[in-house]
Amino acid sequence: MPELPEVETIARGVHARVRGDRILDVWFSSKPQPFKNPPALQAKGLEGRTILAVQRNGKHIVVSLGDKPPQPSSKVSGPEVRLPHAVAKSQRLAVPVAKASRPEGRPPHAVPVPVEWIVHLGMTGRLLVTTPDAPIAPHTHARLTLSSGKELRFVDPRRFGRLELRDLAKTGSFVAAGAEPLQIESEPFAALFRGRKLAIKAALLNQTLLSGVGNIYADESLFRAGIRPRRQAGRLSREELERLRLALREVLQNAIRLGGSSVSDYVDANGVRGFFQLEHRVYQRTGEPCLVCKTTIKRITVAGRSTHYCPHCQH
DNA sequence: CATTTCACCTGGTGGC
DNA sequence: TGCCACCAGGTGAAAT
Repeated sequence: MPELPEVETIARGVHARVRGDRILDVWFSSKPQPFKNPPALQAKGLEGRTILAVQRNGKHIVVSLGDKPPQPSSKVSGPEVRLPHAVAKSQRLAVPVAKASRPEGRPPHAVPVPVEWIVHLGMTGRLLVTTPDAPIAPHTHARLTLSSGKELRFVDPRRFGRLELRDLAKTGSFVAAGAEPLQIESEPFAALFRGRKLAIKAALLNQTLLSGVGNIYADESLFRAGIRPRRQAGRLSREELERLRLALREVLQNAIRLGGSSVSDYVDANGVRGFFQLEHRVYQRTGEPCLVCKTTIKRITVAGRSTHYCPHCQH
């Protein structure tokens, strides 16, 4: 379901509502599908931590978590760390992350954090902030009880989504493989496609080249750039590639402003639909007239995905 | 190595 | 109403 603008919208919404919250309790479903490392391990790693920030990286949601306070009820422990100190420390740490103005993209974390919880929504995943008494939607796979009384829930009918807890001492901070489409400059963008024989649409969907572009925004940016989806990536002129880069940036920025595209059931962290589907010019408009030239929009298959374009406007 | 295809899942829609 | 084929925002493993 969600591409860069939808994931950005969700990450911003979750960040605004749970930043600074402590995770008191974690419940996971017994389905193995969405868990990249064992759910018991993830639950143990999450419980007790403070949420410092929620950010998008490619199509991934990165939840940065602070240190755990010492367990009060465990065995007799040394007096090294007292609870008030630990609380004060993590709250102090939360400030620079929270205050750092974060437009789009991937700023490095302001402070090192011990673990990150990575949420990938797959095709049908949702990340929702609710009250505890909100009805549990079918296919709810995770419920995090928070100290403010809210719940953070992960719902995913098809289970293509993934949840992963990363220990930063072992793995380092999560960084998506591909370049950020909103940040990349002209020359590095052109270099991504040089010498490549695959269709430009397939290249746009390849997350190791660019991270965050999916089926909707690939089609919409190619239409706005006037480029046919089956053109060989390596044969596009420098001018065409620059048009594509700017069209892609424009379309993603506008989609973020409108809260993403709700094609069927996408909603943000508050359960609110987006509006960019009203701006789609080719995606899922097969058989309808082009909004520019009235030519009938065609549907073909590229890279195994349904692909929509205007035969007159795109060359 | 680069590229393509397919399986992974559930649910909705439209035809018969 | 039921059954079936087909479609869906993604992605990584297997095949070519």
